[in-house]
Amino acid sequence: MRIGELSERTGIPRRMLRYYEETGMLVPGRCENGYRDYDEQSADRALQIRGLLDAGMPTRVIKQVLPCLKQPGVALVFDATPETIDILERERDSMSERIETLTRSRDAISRYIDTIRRLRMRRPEEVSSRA
Amino acid sequence: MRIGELSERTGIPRRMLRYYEETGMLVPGRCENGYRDYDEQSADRALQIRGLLDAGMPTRVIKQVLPCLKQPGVALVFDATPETIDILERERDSMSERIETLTRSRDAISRYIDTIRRLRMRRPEEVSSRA
DNA sequence: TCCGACCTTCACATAAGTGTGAGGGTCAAG
DNA sequence: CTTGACCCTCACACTTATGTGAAGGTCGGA
Repeated sequence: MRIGELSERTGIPRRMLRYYEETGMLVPGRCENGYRDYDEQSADRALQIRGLLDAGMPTRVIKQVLPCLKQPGVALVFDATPETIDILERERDSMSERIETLTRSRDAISRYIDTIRRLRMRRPEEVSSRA
Repeated sequence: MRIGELSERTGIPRRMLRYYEETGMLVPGRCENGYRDYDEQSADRALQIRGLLDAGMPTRVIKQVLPCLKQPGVALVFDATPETIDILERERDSMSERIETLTRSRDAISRYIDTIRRLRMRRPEEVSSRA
């Protein structure tokens, strides 16, 4: 498929898809006329990239990490040098930290929202109620 | 405590602590002579900010979200307009998405590492073993 | 008193991710 | 053959989070 369709399917702007190619994260094939030609998997892959970027992971790291994420057929293990494994382990750990931080904060927000909700139900007159 | 001590305790550069103030995320008191004066809680708060920034949350949002995170005494509920709650809910949901994406990716990386490890143990001769 | 280790503000610089648009090619449908 | 909807590359601009350094104030100890 061409870039426009992928963009529509994923909601990711064309500009960004080109950027993903520029950084080597998602490199499509090319048609005769020079148009980018994305395969079916590209949609998943693009969304994965989007999610990781949103989670603060830099493109450089995403490029390192992406090969692990296309699970079907781990035939690509051959290029795993000890350093690569080190990098992956460090990245896994830093991701765990992020997950913990995010989870703690999210849960705190949830509790906060619940508290407000409960207060509002019990003493509506004390709360701005122009909902 | 002054900025230097907070910086040492948290590992966050002075420059960034000043930036946190500039953006309203962490505003210290001031001594007579103009020096910033941070209280004890500031260390936790600064680390929280750091974690959320690393997780890709923009300062604008962190500022919104931080009040929920100092749990002891939810006496600050008064300034929670319906819009604020909306924002918080959206933020909570987007954090959940991030957590899911990160978790999926991290688990995939873990599996990948495990696979490599297992292969290396069983057929050491096929693997570059200059460890 | 003066030095060194702090602190201040201001400002310029950079990298990453993203927006926007110019100038131009491709191609199918009218 | 022209028009419209795609696509291309290139390039400039913006924001956010950061680094770095200049010019100068504060203050405790030799």
